Amino acid sequence: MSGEMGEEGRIRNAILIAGPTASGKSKLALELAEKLGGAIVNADSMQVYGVLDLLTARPDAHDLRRAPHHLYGHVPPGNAYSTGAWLRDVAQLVEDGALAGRRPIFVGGTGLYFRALSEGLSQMPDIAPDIRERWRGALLEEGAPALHGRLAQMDAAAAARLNPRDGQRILRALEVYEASGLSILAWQGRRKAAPIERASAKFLVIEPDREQLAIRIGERFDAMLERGAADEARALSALDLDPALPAMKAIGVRELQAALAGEISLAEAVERAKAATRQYAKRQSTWFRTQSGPEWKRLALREAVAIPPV
RNA sequence: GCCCAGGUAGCUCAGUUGGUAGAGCAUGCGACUGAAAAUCGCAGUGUCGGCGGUUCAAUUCCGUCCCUGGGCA
Repeated sequence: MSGEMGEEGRIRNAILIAGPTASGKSKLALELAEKLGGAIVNADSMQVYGVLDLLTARPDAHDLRRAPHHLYGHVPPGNAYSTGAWLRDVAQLVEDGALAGRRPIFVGGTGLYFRALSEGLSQMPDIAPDIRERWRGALLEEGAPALHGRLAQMDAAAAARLNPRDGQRILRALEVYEASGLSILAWQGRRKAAPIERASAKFLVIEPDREQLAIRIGERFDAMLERGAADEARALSALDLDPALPAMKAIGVRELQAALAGEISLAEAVERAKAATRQYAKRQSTWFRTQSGPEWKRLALREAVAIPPV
């Protein structure tokens, strides 16, 4: 029965493994998958994109052979993926029976994906591409405070909750309002059912010591470079994508591209990429510490965990 | 050895017509409902190169020494 939908259509006996980047999540997932007969499902917003094998520290060919892996690198970097799209992909996996007979192990570093998985995501209207593009253009031209002012005219309650400089959230509120005529707050009030059955799930979050993690981050980036991360950045450049696309924002991409273009030295690029990774890890740690509930079991770096088979 | 330009926050630098200083980045803390490796908020930091002098007061002016670049020999 493990990995199959419960009576209410929820994923049962799931194992969720969260934690900051470079904390050894993937390794833990693999060990558990081998021990328990698991199927690993990616819960990381960047590891979904193709091309970025090294820069997103995606499991390599050897790892992929040790257990079934899903939702890794399945999105072309020219596409803009989203939390909602990921949730639909998870549902599709279940529908296709990809997890049947296996313990589902969700692993990744994107807190919002775990929230969507365990608490559900509010239903939201589809946004027509032209609406989205128009507001994005407006943000670039007018700046966030101006759009915040326009949102205040249309949806004062939503505007009041947003910082006037938080362009991305202002944009979201604007497009939802225009597409549906309803405040984003109204949509957010309607919570969908969570895809997983919480009662049978195990929640694990790795909380490494920050200094130790910083060392691991540095070493890992050096290793990525040795294996050809710069070539990956070059390959992404060759696709000539819109720099605003999510895949272009993967840590290390912009830095290495700047080095390849001769704008900064490689050493400078490496330093910036490592710093950006440390900052990202801090944001992740804060999220997991403050946004996840008591059901999450907190693990130190490299702490062994025992999960009974189902 | 001489000349010139510098030595101010972890880094790059601004500044103070003399009243003990500030940006960006880094760092620390936080927020987070379909771009979340995103987006955004808050915060701290300094013997202003050393030692003397002038002055009520020197990081600022003067002297000297040290250090770093560049030039001349």
